[in-house]
Amino acid sequence: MGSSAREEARIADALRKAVLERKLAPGSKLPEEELAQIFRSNRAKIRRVLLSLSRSHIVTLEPGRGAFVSRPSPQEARDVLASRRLIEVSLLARPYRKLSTQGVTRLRRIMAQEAEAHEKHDAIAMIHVSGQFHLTLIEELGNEVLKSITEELILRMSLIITMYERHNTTCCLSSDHHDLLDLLLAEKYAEASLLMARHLEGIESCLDFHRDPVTATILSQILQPVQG
Amino acid sequence: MGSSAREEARIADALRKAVLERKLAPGSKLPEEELAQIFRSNRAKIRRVLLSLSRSHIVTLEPGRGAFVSRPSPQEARDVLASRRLIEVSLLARPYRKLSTQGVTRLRRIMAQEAEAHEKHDAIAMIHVSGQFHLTLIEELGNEVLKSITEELILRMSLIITMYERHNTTCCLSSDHHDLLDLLLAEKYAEASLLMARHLEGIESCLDFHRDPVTATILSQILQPVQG
DNA sequence: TCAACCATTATTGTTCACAATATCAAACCC
DNA sequence: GGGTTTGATATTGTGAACAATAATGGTTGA
Repeated sequence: MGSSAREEARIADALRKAVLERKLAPGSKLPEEELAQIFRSNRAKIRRVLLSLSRSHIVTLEPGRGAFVSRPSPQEARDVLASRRLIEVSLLARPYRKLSTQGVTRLRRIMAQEAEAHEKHDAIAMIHVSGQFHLTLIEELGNEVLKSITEELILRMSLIITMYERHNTTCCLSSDHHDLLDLLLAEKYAEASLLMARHLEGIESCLDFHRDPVTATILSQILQPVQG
Repeated sequence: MGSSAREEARIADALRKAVLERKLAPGSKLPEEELAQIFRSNRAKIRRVLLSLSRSHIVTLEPGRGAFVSRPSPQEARDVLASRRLIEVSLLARPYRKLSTQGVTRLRRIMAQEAEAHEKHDAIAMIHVSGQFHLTLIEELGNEVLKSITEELILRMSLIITMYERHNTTCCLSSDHHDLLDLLLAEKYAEASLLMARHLEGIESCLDFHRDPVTATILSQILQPVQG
């Protein structure tokens, strides 16, 4: 049964996906037994997955009480934001290498998907695809380690946005991505870096840390459609 | 038994410490039963610790074969190095805030310990204290998230240095730390950033990725003195 | 009516035994 | 003699039962 790692990865991915898509609200309880049923698995595996996710700050384990979707504090939120800005802005200012032609192709394809999602008003797809754009950029200009670090930060940002997003605002400007690619192709890195800074600041300005923290904890029934 | 988390933290710290001090060579096998005996614990807890450490790339879990101290590839090594450089150099160039007076105090104290360790030719203390200097700097000028990211990168670098260190070289120049603090106090961030870049490049230049990879895997008996 | 207390229930934490798998060594065949 | 197979041994993986703990709801008393 060497596929157990595969099964755990599947469960972890499903949970991560649910967080990314903001289906799992911060604070939601994640009962082991219930998750085991949902994923047709057993408690032991669920337990490993939860431990794993807790190491990436997606889940918080409270001894004796169980696992909960993390509720990042305003301070943690600011730190995650700032860290992501540091990494992405600095990398664009002095990328490790130029964009490869295949990289450009991948970025263009992602941008096309972005346009399509925008067209259909598919907010969930927008989130996914927008994240993919940033990650591909880092992978192209940076390296795997930075990519996995940023991957985690993006996931944490998803929780942050769910908790602190100001009402009646849209956070992601896909037009920026277009301009970003143009600047990179022209090798205008200083300008690209500046645009990225503004882009991420734009997200930050959508947050309100004084918001009423009554983010209702959604029952994990939400998860059932994720995995039959 | 709410102290189980505490016990696991203790074990994980001991293992991390052993890696940091280069007592545990990359590739060493970490048998669950043996670790359980060494730490007067049981397999279940050891297992959790190993899973946890594997998430921070210190340990590699091979399904069906067990846990091993990770052997970072040359590519991974380069990526870790580059990532750390990106974070620390960029942060010094544009720190989030100025050094606090207590921060300066802490840094000076660390530097004193560094001098002392240098005096005594205590290589292990040097490693610890040097790491503490960098982490404190990040904590002061940056934030907690960046600190924990860097903490992990430093640990990975410990493995990298063990594997790829060129013979007959010393990797860490503590004199740089002194100059660094002076520049920061003078708020000459551009110069401080440059010095940090050179400092980290200095470490990199001590590495030889073509070295014979015969890093012997030390038996984990090494660990016994760590925890009676 | 409210608060504190206690019993009940549900959930998490731990342990153990067993199954599956890999490792090692000796025997075997080519 | 070298390489392969096969069996014995050790280690990891899995599942289930049990213990410990926290949440729940109802009762009692002021």
